[in-house]
Amino acid sequence: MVVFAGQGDARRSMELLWGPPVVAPRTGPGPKPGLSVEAIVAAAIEIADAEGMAALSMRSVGERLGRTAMALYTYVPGKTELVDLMYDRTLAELPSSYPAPDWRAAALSLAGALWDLHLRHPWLLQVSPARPVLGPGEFHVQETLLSVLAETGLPLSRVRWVVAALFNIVRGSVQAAAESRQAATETGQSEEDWWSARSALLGELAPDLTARFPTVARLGEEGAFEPSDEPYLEREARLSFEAGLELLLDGVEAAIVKASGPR
Amino acid sequence: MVVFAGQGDARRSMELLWGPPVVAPRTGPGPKPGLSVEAIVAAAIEIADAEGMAALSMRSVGERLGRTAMALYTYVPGKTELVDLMYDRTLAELPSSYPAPDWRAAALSLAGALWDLHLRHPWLLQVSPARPVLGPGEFHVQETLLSVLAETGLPLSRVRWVVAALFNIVRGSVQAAAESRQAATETGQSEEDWWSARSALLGELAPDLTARFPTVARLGEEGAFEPSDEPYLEREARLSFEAGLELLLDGVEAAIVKASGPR
DNA sequence: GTACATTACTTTAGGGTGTAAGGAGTCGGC
DNA sequence: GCCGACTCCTTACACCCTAAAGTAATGTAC
Repeated sequence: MVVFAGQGDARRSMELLWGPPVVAPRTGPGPKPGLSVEAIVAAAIEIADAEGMAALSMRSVGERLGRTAMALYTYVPGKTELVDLMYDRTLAELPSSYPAPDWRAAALSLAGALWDLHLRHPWLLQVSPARPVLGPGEFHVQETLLSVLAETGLPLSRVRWVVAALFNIVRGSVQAAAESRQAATETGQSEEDWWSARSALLGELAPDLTARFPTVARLGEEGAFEPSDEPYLEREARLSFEAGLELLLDGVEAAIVKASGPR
Repeated sequence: MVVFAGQGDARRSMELLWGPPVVAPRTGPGPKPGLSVEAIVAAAIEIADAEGMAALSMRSVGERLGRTAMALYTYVPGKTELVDLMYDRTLAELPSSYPAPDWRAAALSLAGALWDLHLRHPWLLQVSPARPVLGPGEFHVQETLLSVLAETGLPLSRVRWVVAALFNIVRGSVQAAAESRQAATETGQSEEDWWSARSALLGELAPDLTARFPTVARLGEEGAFEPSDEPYLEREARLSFEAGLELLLDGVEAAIVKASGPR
């Protein structure tokens, strides 16, 4: 279900995101509203956090609030808009200040916060960041990322690309960690079991693996499978995050040196 | 619908991915199979390419092949497995050789090919890369990425992180481009119209925008909105891709210098 | 104090989805 | 010629989003 908001809904959508201009306490005939947009969004986020995006339906949200699914349509135009609201409200959780001795430490700390945010709300990764929601939360994240990385002294027109790359690296690497957790809690099967079963199958069904993919095989022999308390895939994801980030920041440093002239 | 393959299906799933050990021409009673796994996967890919992942249903695939939805279940255990097959078969499209004067040129060319692949099959981005499918296509991509970047001379245990970061940057940036295309073809509304409508709404509903998000606002004033033939968001995405990649590769170069000792 | 407009919420219904169960029809081997 | 295996279909169920219409509650106006 990929829906692109049409012209007509755009206004309503934006009003919900940015809140009513005045919080008028609604006077007039009719029963008092028993729900609110915020309550609905909060309930939806709770469901998605606890049971994943697959369990999020208008019915499940309504049920959690003691209503039917259709009751929600009084407050929210449809599920698409509800998800947009969930996304934007959640992004607003990101702290905005990252005091640190230098830009690099601040960037690391910010990236870590972004990572944590996504692990807390793994369903964020299933909401596409490409269709811009243009809500306050999204602006807040952009503002924070931009202002922290503006400390590099690079022109803003270049900082924006750094921001984009950092965002992509965080999202990409945290995805593995998030799904690893979800899979573990949902299937109950330990990751080690899963992995050993799979590699047994691989060895049986694709005996020429090392010949066809020598470099992958070499990597498998070399470094992998050191025991650790942390779940394997999750550790893998975290390491990938840290290493990718360091590489990127090294690239930024190189750009700074190049920009300030070859001394 | 996020389903994690259980223990029982794992074998069947892997057999489909890696193909039958022998391509026995099936002797025995019963009608000749009118379909095949490959035909089903191909039809599914065509639908996803043309109409997006939302249009992909067992019914639609069956219809394209002149069958009902249930007929597919003779060949494929379920939709989850079908999507896994689509994903893996599509990844196998990636060319495997990238002759170039140096590793950097090869990496750029490879990343470009990966970008093109995703743009040709935008639904790839809706298939999570976190749950490893462990099919030949996935191994092929890993092998190609690893072997191209092994040219840097860095130890394989570090190259793997470069691979991961590069993959994330490509996927993250191509997502915007892909959705921009899809939105344009689906809604018929030009991107400019969409954008101007939205910014009008923004100005009306959030008049304090520049005060609340000064850095974003400064960026908006500075560089944006240069006219171009290419659609705005798509160009944006491509630039973000190229810039992010350059940053990353600069980081890799720095790592090489550091590893080879400070001369 | 009563009629009415307005609103919250429910029920009903329609068109989608994935897939379990069981019934045709078709073919190879005996 | 028939049996058993196999493909494919019909039916059915449980879920999904949401349009439309009905019901109950509330405040305002006369």
